[in-house]
Amino acid sequence: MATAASNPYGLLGSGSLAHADGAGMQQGSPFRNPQKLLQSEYLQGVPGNGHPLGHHWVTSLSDAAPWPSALAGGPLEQPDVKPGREDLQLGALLHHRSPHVSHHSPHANHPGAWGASPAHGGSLGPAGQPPPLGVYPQAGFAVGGVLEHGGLTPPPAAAAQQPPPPQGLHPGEHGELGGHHCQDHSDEETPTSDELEQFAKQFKQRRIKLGFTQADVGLALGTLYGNVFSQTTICRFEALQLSFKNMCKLKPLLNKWLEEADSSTGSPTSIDKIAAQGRKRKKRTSIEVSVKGVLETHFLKCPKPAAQEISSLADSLQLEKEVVRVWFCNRRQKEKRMTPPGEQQQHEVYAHGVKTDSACHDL
DNA sequence: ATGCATGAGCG
DNA sequence: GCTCATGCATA
Repeated sequence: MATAASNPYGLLGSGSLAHADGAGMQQGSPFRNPQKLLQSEYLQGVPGNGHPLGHHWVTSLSDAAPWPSALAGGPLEQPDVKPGREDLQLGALLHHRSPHVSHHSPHANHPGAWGASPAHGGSLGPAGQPPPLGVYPQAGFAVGGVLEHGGLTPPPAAAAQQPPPPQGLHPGEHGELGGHHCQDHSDEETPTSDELEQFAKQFKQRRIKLGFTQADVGLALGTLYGNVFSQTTICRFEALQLSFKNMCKLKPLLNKWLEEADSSTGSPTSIDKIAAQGRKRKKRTSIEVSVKGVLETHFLKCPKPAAQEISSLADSLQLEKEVVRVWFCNRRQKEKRMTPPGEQQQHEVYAHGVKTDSACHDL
């Protein structure tokens, strides 16, 4: 057929690569922020023990994740660049893209997703921050009670703040009264959320100006650096809809691409389409709005229902259990993303009720 | 741009 | 089982 649009799994291989070396370890507790993961990566490279940094802005968190903002170690993950392919960079870079370079819209963007506005002083105060963030579920959760619900940990109170992402923790905030370090490099070290946001914005504009589509970029990355990404991922990157860690991982790649792209404007093009075969994927289930509403309601009450609850829910909604389970997983993931869907504007955001992480039962 | 899905790694 | 990264398929 003419659908030259689906060739999935062949590329998956490369995609997985990123995984392999990028996301080694992840979960530990349901609430570690994405940032924490970053730390994990650091740990990997720190044989001995890990606390590469000794600078905790957060008093004494048990193991608060120090934000990378200024961390420096920088072993940021390196995409495995395969030597040998660097030759084709130029060619690969310029695929054939649509010649329609329209205007770029400098429209605003998201207001405050994560680190958008640093001007304040604390990250998120468990009680004192009605942040306009309007967008930070994560923080709400973490602080809400998930972290320390019990009583075993004498919560350092504010310390509870997991490093909310990038929200506002700039390195310069805590201990940096007079001297601040320069963490402004946009291409090395762990970027701050603010930098990421800016980069994403800039990236998008340039990409558009150069006439590339998100898909073009994704493909180019694969050709150039060995890691193919889909339009979806590029899109999410631009929209800051990835986890902080993920953003950090992709940034260098995209940055390189950007450099190549605008330094070689007007070069030859070489198209290389890789075709893959297919494997079958479950047909996407379309959940009715009304049903979604029900799920939403449940999610608010209990974002992490037990298997049995999922079952009964699925049963009452007449959905497969797996579908419901996945729905919750995706829902949780969405909540974790920095740019929550919906209100990106300053809204009144209250933390969700305090709920014990594993104690939601309401049936 | 986003919803539902897959799969790897961890517990 | 979950989280997390990622993407096909779709609105």
